[in-house]
Amino acid sequence: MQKAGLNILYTAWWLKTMMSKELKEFGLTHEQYNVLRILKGKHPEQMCVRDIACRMIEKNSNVPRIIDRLEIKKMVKRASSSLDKRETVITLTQGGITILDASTLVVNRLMDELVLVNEKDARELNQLLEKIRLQEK
Amino acid sequence: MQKAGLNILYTAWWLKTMMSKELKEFGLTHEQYNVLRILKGKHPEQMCVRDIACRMIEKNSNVPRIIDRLEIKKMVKRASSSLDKRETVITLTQGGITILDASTLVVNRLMDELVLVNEKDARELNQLLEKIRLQEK
DNA sequence: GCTAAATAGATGTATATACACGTAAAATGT
DNA sequence: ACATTTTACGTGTATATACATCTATTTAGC
Repeated sequence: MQKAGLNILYTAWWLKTMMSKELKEFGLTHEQYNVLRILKGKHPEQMCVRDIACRMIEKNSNVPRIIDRLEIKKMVKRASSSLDKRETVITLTQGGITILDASTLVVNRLMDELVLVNEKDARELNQLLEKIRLQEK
Repeated sequence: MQKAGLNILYTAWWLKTMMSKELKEFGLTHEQYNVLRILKGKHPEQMCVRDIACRMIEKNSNVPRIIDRLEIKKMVKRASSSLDKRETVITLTQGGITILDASTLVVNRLMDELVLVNEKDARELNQLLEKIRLQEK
């Protein structure tokens, strides 16, 4: 059914919009928030740009430029790697962690409120979505 | 479950990317294609910008600028309404219809291939997604 | 009828997406 | 060791998103 495709697109837009509204309060965009969360996952280890990029939901995001903006806001730091001079390693700053933690509370609460449904429904939904993406070629 | 939220976002990104790849062959972006489809729905009647905007999936799309690009490619025509001089009415051109029909064939085939699953699964998926969006406030 | 408010759409700005390309460093083949 | 290829990242461009603002109308209040 075509309707299912539209439904997925529309629900995703809606989720993203709701999240962005909450994040605005913290001066973050959706994608900036994603980068911070990815960095937090490895913290206090550093990550190179490529590692961040391949963990993004939107695989074509231009990570260097998202990092530009996070750097201006002093939420992350850039340094070139000594092991491989091509790499730029990124570290969360304390300020970044503080903002991230505060915004994560709000975002998680929102997600739980929205994508509520019960455990069984969630499992079913995940199965269906994964079944669709199995078509991946 | 948070996972369900991420799953929806990721699946939507994936669907959009697959569609965009097909549309590129016709020189269309995803959103330009959406505008053409909306216009086709009323054709040969005209539509004003506002009517198009409220039918878009991504509600914050900047429709006048998407129309700018379609106009350059001569797929639509702009004219100011005589009833309400504030309104700009948009019409599909024959060229627009030709491109749209050709691309729709390809897109529909893709959608059927991807969002395959069977009728029952599709109905279930739609129900779950709509259940989520019921949270809409 | 005239002023105030609302509406339609164009336009400007910051950020993001999609993708091409450039540069420097690293890895590989011989 | 040197030339070729690959990789990591930055940068440029076109388009889109999100949102604010401007202009020209139209509508509503009085």
